[in-house]
Amino acid sequence: MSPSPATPARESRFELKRHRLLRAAAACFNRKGYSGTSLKDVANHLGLTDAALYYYVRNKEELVYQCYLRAAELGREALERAVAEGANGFEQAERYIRYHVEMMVGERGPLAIMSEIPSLEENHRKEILELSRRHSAAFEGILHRGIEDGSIAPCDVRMTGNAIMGALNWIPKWFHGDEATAARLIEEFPRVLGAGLRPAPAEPAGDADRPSLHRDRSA
Amino acid sequence: MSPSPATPARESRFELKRHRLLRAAAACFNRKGYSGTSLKDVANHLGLTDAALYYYVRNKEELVYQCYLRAAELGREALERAVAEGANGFEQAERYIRYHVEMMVGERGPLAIMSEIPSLEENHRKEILELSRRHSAAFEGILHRGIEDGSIAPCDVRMTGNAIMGALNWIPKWFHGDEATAARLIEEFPRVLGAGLRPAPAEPAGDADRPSLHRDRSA
DNA sequence: CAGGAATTTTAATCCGGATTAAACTAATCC
DNA sequence: GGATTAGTTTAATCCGGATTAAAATTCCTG
Repeated sequence: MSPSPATPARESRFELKRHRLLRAAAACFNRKGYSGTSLKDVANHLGLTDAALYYYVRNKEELVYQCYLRAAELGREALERAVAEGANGFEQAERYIRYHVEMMVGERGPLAIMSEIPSLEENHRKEILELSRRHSAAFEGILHRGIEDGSIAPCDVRMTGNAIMGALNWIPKWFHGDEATAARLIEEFPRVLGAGLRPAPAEPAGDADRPSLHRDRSA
Repeated sequence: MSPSPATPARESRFELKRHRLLRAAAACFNRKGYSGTSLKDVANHLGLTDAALYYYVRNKEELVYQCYLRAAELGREALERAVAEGANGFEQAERYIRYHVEMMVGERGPLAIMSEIPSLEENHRKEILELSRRHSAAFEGILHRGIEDGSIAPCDVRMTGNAIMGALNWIPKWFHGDEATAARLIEEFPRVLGAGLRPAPAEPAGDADRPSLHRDRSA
């Protein structure tokens, strides 16, 4: 089942094709929905026959699982890079947004939207859910950090995190690979979503519009 | 096929049950994904048998279509109310966000995530896509208005709209009806997403961090 | 070039959930 | 109460895409 270790290439021929398969599958799932894409669709995109896919994955469920695993991995990568490079909470959050967007619209994309987690096989589902949870928690951690260091306004980090991650996760629904849009995305998403995090600048007088100060209410 | 017009109730027994069906279906689709929910699942939620659903919809495709139609309708309702009540672009946008969230977490919810538009039958797909397009366009219109009246910072309205709508559309993925979370959602989403729209307050000195002013680049 | 492993195809089979038809029960009307 | 319509169930059938097995082809490797 695993490729011969004698193969010279750094990433074996097998792994290369397997990745191509995952990217093609992700593109199909995002474009046509899960139920709307047959293995034949995915295979045809690669110039193959449906049956050939079974050389790379046990079945359709595993294909989806692998797509999600890959998405989780790339998401984690973006987040870790952001944490490593950002000087404070806000910068880390903004960078995460940018890196994640860049990942999705770049050559390593697309990342599959996780629309079908519930129909994964028990163990796969648990694993993906756990990864998602950790990812969310890590992002919320960034927000916390930002609140503490003053670079982010006090807020409900859980909800704020959900809002930002939602905006990101939805991208594959409407973005389908055109270069010009990719550029606008990379420019605008970090800006708009980041702006929502910034603490209000010290104001000379009270703002009658804001009924109360929003404290950090997260669990 | 249509209910007898002689029925006394304002909304006939049939329409009532049909709406219950759509809400149950939306809940199932959101929770378990499209492929993961069988008609039996939906029917059981209503104390019915799968075959009974065919009294209300022609088939599963139409069930999905009706769910999406309903989601589109409620979305439009939120938007129209926001436009009617908001005094300027920003207020309209903020209200739209609030009303939409309230709709999703309220008794009239949940709204089905539109994950399977591509597998709708030709005409249904076209109709839903058209409604979505109009909805997006209308929201972008609000953003334009806000930019013009100065209540919203110049931005790429298409991308900004996508970011906000994405955050909203993703809600059903993680929100599953608990009251406390609903309250946090209603409080926090309009705030965070709205904050991203606000123009920077007039600053005494230039901000070295921003390489250029962002003009309205939308098509 | 021979031989074996890697990869793909052809040609079935399989199967679960969608769908249908007919019968059955519940409500409503006169 | 009997008739008619509304709503539901039972018990099939149906069907398309997933899956499998075996054969064919391609790719290395010595």
